[in-house]
Amino acid sequence: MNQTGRIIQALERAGYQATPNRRLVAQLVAATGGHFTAADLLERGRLERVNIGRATVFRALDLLTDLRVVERLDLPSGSHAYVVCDPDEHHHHLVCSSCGHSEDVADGELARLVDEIGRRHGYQIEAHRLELFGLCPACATAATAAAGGATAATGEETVH
Amino acid sequence: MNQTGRIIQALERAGYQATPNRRLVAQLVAATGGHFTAADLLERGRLERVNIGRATVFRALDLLTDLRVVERLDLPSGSHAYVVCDPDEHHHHLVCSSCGHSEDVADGELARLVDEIGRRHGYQIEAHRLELFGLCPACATAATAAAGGATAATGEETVH
DNA sequence: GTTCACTTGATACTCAGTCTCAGGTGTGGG
DNA sequence: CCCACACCTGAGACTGAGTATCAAGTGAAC
Ligand SMILES: [Zn+2]
Ligand SMILES: [Zn+2]
Ligand SMILES: [Zn+2]
Ligand SMILES: [Zn+2]
Repeated sequence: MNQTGRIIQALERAGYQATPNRRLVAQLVAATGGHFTAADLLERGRLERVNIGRATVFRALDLLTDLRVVERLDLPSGSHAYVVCDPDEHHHHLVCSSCGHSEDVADGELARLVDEIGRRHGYQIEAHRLELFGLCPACATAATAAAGGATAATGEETVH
Repeated sequence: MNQTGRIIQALERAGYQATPNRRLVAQLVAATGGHFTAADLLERGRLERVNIGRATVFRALDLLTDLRVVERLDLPSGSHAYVVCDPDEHHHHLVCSSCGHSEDVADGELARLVDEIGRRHGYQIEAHRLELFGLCPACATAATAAAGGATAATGEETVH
């Protein structure tokens, strides 16, 4: 099943109607490469000439967030964005600071580390969030190529 | 040196004037137990009958953030808050979800873990953020006592 | 004391997100 | 099939955080 389908299924399983609007949001969400905002979805909807209210998009994203089908990130800039993710397993996100692409990262040893920190400080830890930012392989390659071109090659790809 | 002094010193070392307004913000920040917002500071300033503009508080907090004397958190609720912290060493924050008290947590093994994740995914990691939420020892004790009182004791502290 | 860069406050503005409420829609029971 | 009712939706008002602007204030340095 494709991602759109998985999102819709999650809605139905939780007892929500899979209305045309919500299907549309699911589709828009599934079509994003990386992180996105409510405004992004609205804009893309507008481009495709579909009519959907702002409040409806926010409501759908709230639902999907509750269902853990999307998650809200806090970017280094301080602004918020959503990413689509796997609802079935606790994990964190690795986000490309250039293209916005995001991938899930297994919690792995972090759980143990978090536990230990809680014990050491006497805190009863309820939740944690880990966010990682950096260049994805594609963007890193592109950046290296650009830098190399500017300093060692003909420079034909750099502004003069 | 007290915390207010340390904050002011950080400003001066970075070449900023330690104006009365900035000293006031330093004082208000240092006086907070846990996390706070710009609005909190403004409100407390107002109560103490000092006059300071909203924009000035935001500007001062931006400065202090740049100097790493305070850090912006993203609370589980999605809203932002600031915490005062140690500018000299990379670390993360452990925040009480009941009283808002916050403490610094050494990065420790996390750096290694982050490294490994980067390598595994082929990302060139530039930044990471870890935030931990839970009950501080005091609040955990209080919560336990309250629960015990409601179920096992006279119940004189619970609403009837 | 004059000067000039830095700082400030008032105010207008933007933008994300929420609220409200009247109207629409889908679903399940009869 | 149709009704009733819960659910869903859109428009638009509203909130609150943060930013932008700009004229006026202030402080350090010569
Ligand atoms: Zn990328
Ligand atoms: Zn985790
Ligand atoms: Zn506490
Ligand atoms: Zn770290």
